[in-house]
Amino acid sequence: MEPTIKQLRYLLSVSEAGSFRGAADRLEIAQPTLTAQINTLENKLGVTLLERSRQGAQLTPAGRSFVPFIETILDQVASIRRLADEADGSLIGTYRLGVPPTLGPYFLPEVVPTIHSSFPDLKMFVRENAPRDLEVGLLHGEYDFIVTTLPMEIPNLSVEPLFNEPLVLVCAPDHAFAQQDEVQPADLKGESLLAIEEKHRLFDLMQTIAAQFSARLLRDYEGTSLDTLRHMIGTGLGIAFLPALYVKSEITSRQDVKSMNFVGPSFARGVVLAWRPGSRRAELYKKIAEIMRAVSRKNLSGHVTLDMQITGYDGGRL
Amino acid sequence: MEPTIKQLRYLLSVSEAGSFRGAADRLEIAQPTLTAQINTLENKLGVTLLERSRQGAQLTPAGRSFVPFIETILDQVASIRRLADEADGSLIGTYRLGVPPTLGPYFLPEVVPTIHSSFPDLKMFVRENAPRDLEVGLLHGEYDFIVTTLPMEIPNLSVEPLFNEPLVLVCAPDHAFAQQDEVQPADLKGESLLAIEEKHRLFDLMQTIAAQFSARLLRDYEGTSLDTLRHMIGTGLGIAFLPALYVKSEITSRQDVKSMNFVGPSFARGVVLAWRPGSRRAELYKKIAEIMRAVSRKNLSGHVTLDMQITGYDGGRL
DNA sequence: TTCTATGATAGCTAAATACTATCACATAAT
DNA sequence: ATTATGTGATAGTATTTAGCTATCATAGAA
Repeated sequence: MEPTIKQLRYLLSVSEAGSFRGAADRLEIAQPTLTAQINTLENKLGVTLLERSRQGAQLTPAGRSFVPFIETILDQVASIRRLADEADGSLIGTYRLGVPPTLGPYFLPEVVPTIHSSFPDLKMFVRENAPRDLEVGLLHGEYDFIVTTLPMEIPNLSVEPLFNEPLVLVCAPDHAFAQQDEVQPADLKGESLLAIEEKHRLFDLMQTIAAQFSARLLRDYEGTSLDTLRHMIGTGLGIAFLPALYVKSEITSRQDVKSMNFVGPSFARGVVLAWRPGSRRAELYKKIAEIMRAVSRKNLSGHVTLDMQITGYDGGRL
Repeated sequence: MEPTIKQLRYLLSVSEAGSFRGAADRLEIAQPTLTAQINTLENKLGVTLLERSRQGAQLTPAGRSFVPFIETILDQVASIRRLADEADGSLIGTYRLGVPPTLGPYFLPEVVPTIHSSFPDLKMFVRENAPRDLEVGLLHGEYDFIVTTLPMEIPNLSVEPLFNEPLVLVCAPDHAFAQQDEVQPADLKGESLLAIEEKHRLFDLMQTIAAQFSARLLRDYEGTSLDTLRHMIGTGLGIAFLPALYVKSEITSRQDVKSMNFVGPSFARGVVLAWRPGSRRAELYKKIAEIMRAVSRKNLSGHVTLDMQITGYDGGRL
């Protein structure tokens, strides 16, 4: 029992034309059709909207009250039509990208300019979250695609591999390690090892490293962010293995912390681009992943490796 | 090929419910109906609006772009519904009243308060125009009802008589007439008689008076308004017969012009309320006319007379 | 008096909207 | 591994709506 857009348009057309026949001509419908539709609209609203005479028709005072609403509706409908027309062959809408805070700020600035060059019309809205929250959010429609780390917890998402990002040993300048050219695995035994909060998947890797080399994982001093970890390292609370892109961006140029050449097995986290299997934009996301790999290969080859293959959501486990 | 309000409402409902079945339940329609309507909407716009999966559905980035427009449309539709509901049994809308500038400002202030007491919900928008333009405009829908003077030029309008408004002789204080207690018709012979612009029906009456008493109608000094006439009278350019309500309002309390007791035949213009015969508000206008007569009888009886009967658009010719 | 223009009504058809029944598929529960 | 449950989609059908033509009643113009 609500009006239709056609009925509203018909009413305004009668008002403008000054008669049913004149309006019917403009609308390219038969005059009895117009009469019927206006009558139906008046019945739906329970208000007489037009005053009819042999000289034609015009809006009643009540009818005029509806005009601003009707004009707004028709204007918004025209906007929808225009937007739909513009959408043809273009990337309409704002795409929501989720990234881990331990990676996004140190990686996206490297690749976003190239993505924008390739897709000038693409609008992205970036939001950070822990990897498992990213994956759950992707599933629930909070993101359109995400950069996340392996191993993923949500199965059956579509995945494109990006790179492996090693972890780099970092200590204070006055730490014993800092006077050495390199650090041996045996050197880690008994060392205090700092780690990020447990909700970050990176924590798992840091815990694995601590266990493997019998270092003491300090649980009372978990960093809420990589920067917080850096500050704690600098004050001599302990040492830590930090992601290579973070080290490149925030450690290398500093005096209060030092990255070390750890001579031992390499630990790295796999980084992938993921989206929902049902997404109609799979090709777009694949292309974005290609760009991310290409830029990483060109600009970040000393910091990440790109030789991994993904065969399932468990893929990439080191 | 444009969207319907129902389809737009269906789309938002799926977005909010997170699934077709959930939305169908809320909308109280069958799920296949919803699926079909969304598919039709997507075909009309040529844009994929929803991403479907077994976990449910959510808007695509493109789909999200349409949401502000759709929300505005649905909000305006709700406003139309509310306005329609409020219209039940009330005087919805703004009624446009047309009045002659030689009468409206001196008459409406007398009656509008009483009209508002009787119809608190009535909104009137008053606009001035020359009588023949008022009548043409009424026919063309520019006014809903008008106060106009006789004789009317447009036939077959619905008319309610208000009153007869005499013309009163006015001259400068230093005019010879001002020293007399009364002015005889013979005194007018050869006198310079000022008149308002020809487009006002009042001009016709002023011309008739000049002819009947052999006064000289000054055509080079036509006043564009009654106030302009008053100024010219005050500077001694000539004398004039002015409407009684104007004289009451603007002459009686002044020192620079004087109204005279003209001992001769009375000249008056008939004043009526008119509206289109097809108007659905005839009863309202009749009641307004009754109020205007009652207020005139009570407050203006020394200035206008109310004994006239209208039998046609020529009625009231004196 | 006749012609022309107005809005309204009647009867009919095509298109749109809505239904039920059922399908294919994927995930959860057993 | 099997069964149950939930998802969106399809097929066939019924109902409603929108549109048509033909014609009406009425009023004003010619």
